[in-house]
Order: sequence, then C-alpha cells, then structure tokens
Amino acid sequence: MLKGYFSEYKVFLAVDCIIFGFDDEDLKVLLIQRDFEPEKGKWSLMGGFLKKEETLDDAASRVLFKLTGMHNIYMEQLYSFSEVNRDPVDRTISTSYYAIVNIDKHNKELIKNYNAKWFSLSKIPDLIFDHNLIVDKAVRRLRRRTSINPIGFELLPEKFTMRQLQKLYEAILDKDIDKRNFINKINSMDILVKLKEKDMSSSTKGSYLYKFDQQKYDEKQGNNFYLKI
Amino acid sequence: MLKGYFSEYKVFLAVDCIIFGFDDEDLKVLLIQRDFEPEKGKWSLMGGFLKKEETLDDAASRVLFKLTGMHNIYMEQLYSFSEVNRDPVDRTISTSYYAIVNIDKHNKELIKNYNAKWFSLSKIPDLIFDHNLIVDKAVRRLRRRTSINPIGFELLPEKFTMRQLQKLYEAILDKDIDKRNFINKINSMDILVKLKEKDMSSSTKGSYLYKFDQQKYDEKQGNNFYLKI
DNA sequence: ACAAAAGTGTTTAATCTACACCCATGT
DNA sequence: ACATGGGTGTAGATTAAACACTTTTGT
Repeated sequence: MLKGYFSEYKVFLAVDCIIFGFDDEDLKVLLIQRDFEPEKGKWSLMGGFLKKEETLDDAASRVLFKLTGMHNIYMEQLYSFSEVNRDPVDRTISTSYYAIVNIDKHNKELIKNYNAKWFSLSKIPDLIFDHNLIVDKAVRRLRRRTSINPIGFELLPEKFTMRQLQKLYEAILDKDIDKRNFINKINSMDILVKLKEKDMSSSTKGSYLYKFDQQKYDEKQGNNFYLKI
Repeated sequence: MLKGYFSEYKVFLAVDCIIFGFDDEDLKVLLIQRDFEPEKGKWSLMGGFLKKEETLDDAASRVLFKLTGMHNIYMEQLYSFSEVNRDPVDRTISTSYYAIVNIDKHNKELIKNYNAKWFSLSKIPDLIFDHNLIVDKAVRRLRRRTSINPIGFELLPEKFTMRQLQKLYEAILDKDIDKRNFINKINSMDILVKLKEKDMSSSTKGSYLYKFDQQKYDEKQGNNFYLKI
C-alpha cells in the first residue's frame, strides 16, 4: 500500500460554487444555464476543474471571478461530493464552495454571457447531477454559520438599515424575528456603527443607516457570537 | 470552458483519517509510523488513495477497517486539503475524515502491523505533510460537533458510568465541568437508560451504569441538542 | 388627519452557573 | 473509624421571549 503513486488512480476534480445573494426580500442563488453537453439547457451551479498550479480555494476564486467579475468574495469550502456516477461523462469529484456576494455589485454583462440567473431559494429548479443536494447542504451550512458568526454583511450594501439587516436574517433563517429583540441582539454584539444619515426611500420618517465595523468585529473574533436568533 | 474533459488535469485523491479514541483519561488519536518513503519513520495519519469504484466515504471506511478491523465506525468528512506542494512526491489532494472508535474494540494485531500508536492530544508529534493542520481542524470540529450533537458515545463501552461520560466530555472540550450541572444537562436530554447494575471498579460504593438509548435519540433527531457545556 | 414604517423598554420565563453536604462500602 | 469516590438540589444571575405604543413626515 502507498508504496508508489504510479499505479494509483487519478480523477478529475471540479469545484462547484453556490453563490448566495440577497435582494431586500429573498435569499437567492446564482445559477447558470448550460450551453454545452451533457444536460445542455439545464440549470447548474457554476463550476470549473481544478488546474495544475492552484489550490481548491484558488480554483473557487477563479470560478467566482469568472461569473461575477469580483475578487475577494467571501467563501468557504463546503464538502466534497464523490458518488461514482454523479457525472455521467466521466468520474469527477466535486468540491463545493459556498460564496456570499452583494447582488448589486457583480458584473451584469458576465451574467448574461453565462445565461446566469438569480433564483429564490423556494424556486430553485431541477439542477444537473447532484447539484440540488449541494445547494441544500450549502443552505444548511449558511444557516448554521449565520447563527454563530455574523457573516451576512457581505449580502448588504455598505450602508444599510436595521430593517434590511433583519429581513436578511429572516431570509437566511427562514423565519420571522421580533424587531425589538433583533435590534437588542445586534446592538449587544457591538459591531455596527450608527450613521447620522437616514435612508428616506422606505418610509416618510426615514430610517438610520448603519455600517459594519470591521475593526470592532476583528477585535471580537475568537469570541464567537452565537446569535441565537 | 468545460467543453470536453479530455484536456483537463487529473489528480491523485487521498483520504486521510483522524481516528479518535478515549481511554478513561485522555482523548487520543491513532497515528501510524510510516515504513515507506517519503518521510519513512515519521508519524502520520492513516490514509489511502481513492479507488475507481468507490466514493470518498467508501474509501474512508476501507482505510478505517484496514487499521482497526472495525466496520460501521462513526465518521464524518472534514475538509479537503489541496496545497499544491503538500505532498512532495506528487500533487495529491487529501480529503480528510474524522472517526470515533471505542479504543478497546479495535484489533490490536493490525495496529502492530502498521506500527500504529495512540497519542494523547497534547502529545501529538510532528507529522508528515500538513497532517498536524488536519488534526487541529478535526479536533476543533469534534469539539463543536460534540456541543451540538451528543456523538461521543462511540468512544465509550456499551455500559458506562456518568463519571466516565463526564470525563469524556472534559477530555473532548478540554475543560472541567461541574458534576451536578453535567448530570442535570445529560438527564434533561433524556437519551440514556439508567441500569440497575453498578460498576464497582472505581469506588467502594459503586456507580450506576447507563446505556445510550439509540431509539430515544433517533426520535429526538432534528431537534439538535445544543449541549452548551 | 391619516397612512406607513421607524423607533423604543419592560416583564416573564427559561436556562445557566455556582456551590456543599451526605452516602455506601472496603479497608 | 475513616478514606474514597458517588450521589443529590437550590438560589441567584444571565439570557431569551413575548409583547404595544409613540414618532415622523409625505400625502
């Protein structure tokens, strides 16, 4: 066993990316429509093969950049899927990554080129291979992660209202939250800065804008937050 | 992109297993001493290459069986490590699994054949490649998982005392726990059966033995436990 | 004046934490 | 009789959950 590598089996290794976004109402996933075989015309996660000189993280970043035009996207490795016949063309292992992007910041041209579209979680179509499974796992991970670590800020504009943040959490966790309890919890974390500005678009009264304070957040790291919302 | 697979790069895919055990005192990891190059003589995780007709789970089960002689070991996929030069011989991606075994039930002959040895967490030597990193990640995952889901029972004999269970938790979480609070918490989960038997080996008074009740546990699944110890 | 969303605190319930003494038995 | 580990309950603190009214301003 393990004496030499010569006789061992090699496989294709792909990364597939679950890209989450938020549009003030729904949590969404960015899917592409395949214009190549197999399963041409069907919806799928954006993916690509691992290349010789890159790590899986590199590959995921590359794939994400290709579709969104964005660098330094928040992402996390999710799981490696390896059913023998998951890909009908040839044995391919898929290491999945989930990513979180600001739905307003990505490059809309690229999206067109790839026939990509945002789908609300409740409206995700049948995907190729085991991609529905992968999405499910990503959603569950995102939910868990969100209740431990406030990572959702990538999904919002730089300045946002408490209401937007609350809607985001409601979308991610798929449940209603009491607004007073929510605000108290968020404030107790002490990682936001309240601005003097108001957003006047959603009401006559206007609502204060907040910014995520990266520095405060970093200082508190390690303390995990356990939002328990 | 993705047109054909022909031109794409293939890699070796290995599974490496972090095998946890518990000896009534310490949480331990089973390591093998390599009797082959590279890094002959150094300690390492037990691993093996993915084969043509098996999934990663299959491969991990196979590797675990090879070293312990046990089937149906509790295990969970951990993470895929992919640094380009992590393996000096040839590019190899490692998908790691952590496993939890009863330290008294595995086959001691096999362990000898592999020059394997149990190491307490605090005494893990320098391992080959990135294996120390992998072990760290496994320990962190085990700690988190243990506080959400009571999975530690695999580490104990079928019948065990509250004291043993508490020591196990203390070993996993690496902290002291108040015995009354611990018992209350465990009892509130209602997944153990208290037996009439006592274990007389640890004290003159003897202490009651308990059994894990798989059925009750299954009924409660989905409710996650959040031990918060 | 009213409609629509924003903002704000308190009370109750649940859970967590800290803590100390008696019990049973073998020697 | 005493040494050793086993067993048990409660009070105080913290955290979570439920809940309703006032403010602002454009129409």
